[in-house]
Amino acid sequence: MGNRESLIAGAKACLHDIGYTRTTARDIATAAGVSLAAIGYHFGSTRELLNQALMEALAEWGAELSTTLRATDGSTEAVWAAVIASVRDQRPLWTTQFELAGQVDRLPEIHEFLVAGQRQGRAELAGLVGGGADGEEARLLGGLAQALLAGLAIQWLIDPEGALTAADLTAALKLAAAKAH
Amino acid sequence: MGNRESLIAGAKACLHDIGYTRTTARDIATAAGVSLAAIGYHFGSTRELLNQALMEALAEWGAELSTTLRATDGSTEAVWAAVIASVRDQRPLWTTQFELAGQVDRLPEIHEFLVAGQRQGRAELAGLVGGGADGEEARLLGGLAQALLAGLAIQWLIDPEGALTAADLTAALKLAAAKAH
DNA sequence: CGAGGTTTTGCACACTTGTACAATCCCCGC
DNA sequence: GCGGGGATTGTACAAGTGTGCAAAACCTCG
Repeated sequence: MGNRESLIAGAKACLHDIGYTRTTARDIATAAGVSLAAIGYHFGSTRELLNQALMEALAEWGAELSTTLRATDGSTEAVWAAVIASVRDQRPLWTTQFELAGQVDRLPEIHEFLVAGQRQGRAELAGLVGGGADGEEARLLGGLAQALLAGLAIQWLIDPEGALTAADLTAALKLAAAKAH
Repeated sequence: MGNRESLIAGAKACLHDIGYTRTTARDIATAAGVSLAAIGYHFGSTRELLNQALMEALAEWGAELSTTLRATDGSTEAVWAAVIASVRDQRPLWTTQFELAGQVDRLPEIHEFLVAGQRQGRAELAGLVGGGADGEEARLLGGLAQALLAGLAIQWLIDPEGALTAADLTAALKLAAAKAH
C-alpha cells in the first residue's frame, strides 16, 4: 500500500476517532504511519485529503446502510430497527454526520456534498417505504422517513435510555394516525 | 456592564458567528471588547466560559421556542410551521445544536447537558401534542414529535429547497396513517 | 487624600497547527 | 551498475493557541 492509500486510510481512521473538525495533519500522518510532508505532496493540503477521505467514508457508510435497509422485510418496524442497529454499530460515522451538519454554513465545500447525500438518501427511502406510490406520494413519504431517521439517530446518540425503540416508533405512528381522525 | 457580563455576551455572539468548537479565546475577548486575560480571571478557562455562555444561550433559545410553539393553535401543522420559522430565524443556534450533537462522545461535560435538554424538550412536546393522553401515550407522541422536529430542522438547514413544508409533513403523516391500515 | 482590595491588562511562555523546502531515498529502464 | 525522476521525509517557519504572571488601573472606605 503506497503512502497515498495509507493517508486515505489514516484519515478515515481519524474521522472515526477524532471527527472532522478536530483532526490535524499530524493526527492523520501518525495514524497512517507516514511522514507529515506526504500530505502536502499527495493532496496539496490537509483539508483536501480530509474531504476526499470523508466522501469515501460516507459513501461506504451510505451503501452499507442502504443494503442493510433493503435486507429487511420492508415492514416499517424492521426498517427502524435496522436504523437503530446502524447507529449502535456505526456510531462514529453518525456523529460525524451531525458534526458536518453543524458546520454547514461554515464549510461551503461540505454543504453541497451534504445536499447531494440528503437528496440521494431521500430518494432511496422513498423507494423503500413508498411502495408503489406515485411521485408526489413517494416524495412525501421519503421526506417523512428521512426526518424520522435523522431524529431517531440523534435520540440514540444522545440519550439511548430515553430514545424511542422501533416498536415505540411504530406504536407512536399509529397513535398519531388515530389522533388525526 | 462589567467585564464578566461582556465576556458572556461576547461568547454568545461567538457561538452564533463561529460556533462552539471553533471559537477561540481571542475571538471572545475581541467580541467582548475586553482583554484576553479577563477570561482567565473571571472564568478560569476559555472552556468554562464557553460552556456557561452555551447553557445560557440554549436555555434562552429553548424558552423562546417553547413559547412560540405554545402560541400556536395547537394543530400539528401550525406547530411544524413554527418550528420551520424558528430554523429560519434562529439558524445559528440550530446549527450549534447539531454541532454539539456531533461532539457528544468527545465532550463529556456537554453530553449530560444535551441529555437534560433532550428530556426536557420531549416532555414539553409531549404536553403540547399529547393532548389529554396518559403517560405512555404522551411519551410516545412526545418522542415522535421530537424526532420529527430534529429531522425537519436538519432538512431545512442543509437543503431548504427540498425540505418538507409544514403542509407536506401533515400530508405525509396522513399518508403514512393510511398505509398503516 | 491614601491605603487595601478587587479588576483589568500587556505581555510572554510553551505548545500546536499547516505548509514549504531541500535533501534523501527508491525503483525502473538502460 | 547507474542515472534519473518520482516518492518520501526531516526540518524549519510563521501564524495561532490557551494560560499564567506581574504591573497597572480602579474603586471603596477610612
